[in-house]
Amino acid sequence: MRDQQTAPDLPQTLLDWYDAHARAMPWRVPPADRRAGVAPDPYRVWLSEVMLQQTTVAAVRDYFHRFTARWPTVGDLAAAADADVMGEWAGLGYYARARNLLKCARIVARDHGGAFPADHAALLTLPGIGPYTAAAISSIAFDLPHAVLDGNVERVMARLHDIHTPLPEAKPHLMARAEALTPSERPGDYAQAVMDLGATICTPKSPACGICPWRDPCAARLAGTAADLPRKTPKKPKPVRRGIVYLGRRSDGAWLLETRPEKGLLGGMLGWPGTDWTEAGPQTEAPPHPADWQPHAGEVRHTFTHFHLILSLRVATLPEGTRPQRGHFVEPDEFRPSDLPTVMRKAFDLVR
DNA sequence: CATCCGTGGTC
DNA sequence: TGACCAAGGAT
Repeated sequence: MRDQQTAPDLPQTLLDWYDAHARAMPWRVPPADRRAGVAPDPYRVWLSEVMLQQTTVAAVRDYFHRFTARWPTVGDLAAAADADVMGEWAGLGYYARARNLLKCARIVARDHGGAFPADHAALLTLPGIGPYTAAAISSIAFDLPHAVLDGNVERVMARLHDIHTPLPEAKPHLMARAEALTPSERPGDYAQAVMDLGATICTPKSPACGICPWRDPCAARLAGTAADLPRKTPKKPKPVRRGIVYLGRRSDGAWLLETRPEKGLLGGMLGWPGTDWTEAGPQTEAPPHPADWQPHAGEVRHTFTHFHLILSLRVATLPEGTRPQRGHFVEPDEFRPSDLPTVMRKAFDLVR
């Protein structure tokens, strides 16, 4: 027992809070189990972190269960067919993540004996693993003292130190603060604790400062600026683009779809053939095959990261034996609407 | 450093 | 209802 009580340091205060409040997640080893010696599975840590990039825990949960049930190890995933992985990822967004996920799994299986390297620099070289994810795997899976800097930590650091410099300019400064706080003891639990704090207490709007474990040392709370931080440089407005998609159905029920190019929007995903999507709108029709294409009442409205989209629809029935000029037919028993990215699924839902 | 890249929930 | 926001990475 200490004979003189001193104020606990910040990391320890947060770890104590995490021991009592860590939320259960399918990919997480609870702090009690972890302290008892249970090690996380690096494959599950990696998979969850890639899925969680710019994506909420609620959205990821079911996808994580389906992926780990279907591909229990990185070797299983490495051996999967591209179309199966893209289809399983459909709806989660940012499809470059799925392409890089597969590339990464195959590199780990082929060059690393099926084991993720316990090395931050080596992780950084893998596809789809950037500064955040390399630090997350290093700390959470291997308990190496690397600082994670995601949107949560940026917000927590900006408030804790009352930093008013706007993002992204403030990012290096926030990273330096995050690194200075990262402890050598339990860095994995600490990393998850800071992110939990940002997700549940130090939230973007109406932060729950009253129950925050860092309430006393928080400079922004003292200054009354917490809810206004972090500052961000304003974003550009989103233009509206328009296009046409063609939903062709063969008389036996097969749908005419195409696999989109690897690079660019919805890269590698299944979709309806159509025109380019431009602000000027389509100047001419672009059917994938000659047919009696009929306009469909109603339009698809969808918002991507950097533009709004309004899609007009055309529908037609194609005779059996059609050799499409563009795309390929997907047999009725092989067609799963859930394999489509959301904008394409919206078009299907409107027409079926 | 700026741009591109999805989606669903929230207020 | 529309803008913001989420455990970012690649180019």
